[in-house]
Amino acid sequence: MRIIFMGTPDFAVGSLQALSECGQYDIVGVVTQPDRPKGRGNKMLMTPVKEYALSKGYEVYQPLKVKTPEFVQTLRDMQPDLIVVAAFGQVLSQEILSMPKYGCINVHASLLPKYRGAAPIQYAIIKGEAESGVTIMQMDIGMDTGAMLSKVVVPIGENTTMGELHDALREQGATLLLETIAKIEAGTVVAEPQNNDEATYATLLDRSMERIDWTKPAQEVHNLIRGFNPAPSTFTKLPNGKSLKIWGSLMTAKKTAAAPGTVTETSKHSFCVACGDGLALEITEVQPESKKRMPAQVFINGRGVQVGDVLGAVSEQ
RNA sequence: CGCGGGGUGGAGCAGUUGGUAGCUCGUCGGGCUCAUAACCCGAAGGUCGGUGGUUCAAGUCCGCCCCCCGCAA
Repeated sequence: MRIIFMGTPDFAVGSLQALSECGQYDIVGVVTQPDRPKGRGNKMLMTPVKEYALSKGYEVYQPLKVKTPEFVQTLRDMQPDLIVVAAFGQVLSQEILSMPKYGCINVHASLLPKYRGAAPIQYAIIKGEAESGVTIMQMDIGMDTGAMLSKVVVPIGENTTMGELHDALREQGATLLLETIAKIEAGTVVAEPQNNDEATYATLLDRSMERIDWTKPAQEVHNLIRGFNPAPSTFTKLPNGKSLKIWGSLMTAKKTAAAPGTVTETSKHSFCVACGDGLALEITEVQPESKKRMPAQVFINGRGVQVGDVLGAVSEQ
């Protein structure tokens, strides 16, 4: 079977790697987002998918838009039987969707129809879900609206982070992809339409979401912290106006009357911050500006914070 | 040449107008205690990222280099 793979971030590499290593398919092309200047110094960085594809010697294509007539022709010339899409970042046109014999399938990191869209992994945790998973669907013209071909469920623990869930879904999704393609080839796959009434959307993450709002309930703050770890990460403001990334937290049963954002106690291992619902959230790992991430206890050894400090205040600096 | 912040005993930090280095934690030894991650006493451990220079004297001033990080994209 001739397969074109389209994907961009590390999550997609899991699927591409599975296709590559199973050795049963002819990967005739890999399509990924164009290199963009990134990071300090604005150096050009290639996408994780490109990096992997190059290491395997695959043909890599990086169109600004896959929908242009020129690129559609390029795809057509590759004569794909199937196009596999995983976190690609571009929308396909009907022309492309109907090109391969088996159409286009998408590896999506949620249990559809919940969390359609760009950031399903983060949202599942931010919303406090007890489980998520991967759904593979037959793509149609809508945003993650295609009929579902297969699913795998992955539990989310109390303190599961986005990174942990991501890695689990990446592996499970890759396995599921191989199983699903096998069924497609065998003609035994069953397409189940999504119930649009149950659909929810994981919209693009907004920068402003990264700033912790201590007036929210402790559970919500905790979900945000773990849902954004390790990317894009959350932060709050120290009394001196500098920002402090919050990498880890734990729920506690400690009640407090202190104003939201107030440091209610510092202990040997961590410190606690008052949240909007009167519960104190224990902060276990942080990262000051210019520093590497460190356990909260280590942070306290140095400058740290003291009981009574108020975090998150909007300061002028 | 996008903006900016850092590199000081194992870790996190302080170090004033330049005069051979302090704090918290950890480590080791001892003590207290039914016990302890708690407390008390004591000890070990640093060529202050590298390099060149200014100076009687530099962690502290100047030049260059290496490494790390935040922001913006």
